[in-house]
Amino acid sequence: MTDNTTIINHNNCPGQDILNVLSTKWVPGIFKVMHFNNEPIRFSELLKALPGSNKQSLSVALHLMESHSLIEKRVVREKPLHIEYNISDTGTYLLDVFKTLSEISTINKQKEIAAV
Amino acid sequence: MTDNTTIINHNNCPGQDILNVLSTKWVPGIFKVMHFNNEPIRFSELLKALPGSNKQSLSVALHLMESHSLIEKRVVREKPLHIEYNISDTGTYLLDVFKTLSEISTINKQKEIAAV
DNA sequence: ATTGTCGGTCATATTTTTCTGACTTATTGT
DNA sequence: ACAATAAGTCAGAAAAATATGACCGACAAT
Repeated sequence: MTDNTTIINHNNCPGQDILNVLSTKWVPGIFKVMHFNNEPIRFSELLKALPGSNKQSLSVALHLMESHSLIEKRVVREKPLHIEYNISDTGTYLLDVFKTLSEISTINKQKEIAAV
Repeated sequence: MTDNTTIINHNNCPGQDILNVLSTKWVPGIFKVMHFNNEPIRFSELLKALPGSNKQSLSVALHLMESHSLIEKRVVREKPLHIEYNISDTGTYLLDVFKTLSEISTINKQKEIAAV
């Protein structure tokens, strides 16, 4: 089995591993969809919710997120057997990161406006 | 077929631009070196401080960081004419992000240990 | 028994990012 | 004058990330 959940840490920074996960394509999008969805979501729903995405990349992204405990995967052995994903407590913690990042982009935009 | 789960597609992430900068190779390393250096640093010093890096990639990284106001570039017209790079106020703000990210990785490591 | 859906995997292609090595311009030291 | 250093740029090569399309196993419905 090929291990696609290992990304090389080039800078020896403690936060680098999570940063690499966050910067994987579709991960912020998955995060956002899950956050606003507010309930467990299924693979096919994510696929539909993220136009332009594809199974393979979503699969890689979800495995990465899961292996870093940012989301939880649950096999629901019920009526229609299916699989649910949701944001973990650790993942919820990341909302602060997104918040800070968007604050920075707001600061930068204000500076651009002031410069004109 | 019954699509009762309404998923709002907020694909436009406000923090994405900065996230892309942060996830550029060598950017976290540059950040780290600058942070611990505590004084303006020069291109050639960064190159030495980041083994495995190269001029081209550092140049790209620095331009990205500068264009997003994370660092400041200054041409020093003195004795030996040279160029200095500094973390900006905005850049300093990012330290919180790294802090949060490293906290998450600490949480994950503790979970791994607990699982053994 | 066949068809269809869900949640994927696999091999391969394409795209994007990063690296290498040659070259440049300006200044400084001998 | 000549070589050396600093701070890069440029084109092309190599590596890494992402996408495509075929396929698969479990289950459900016709």
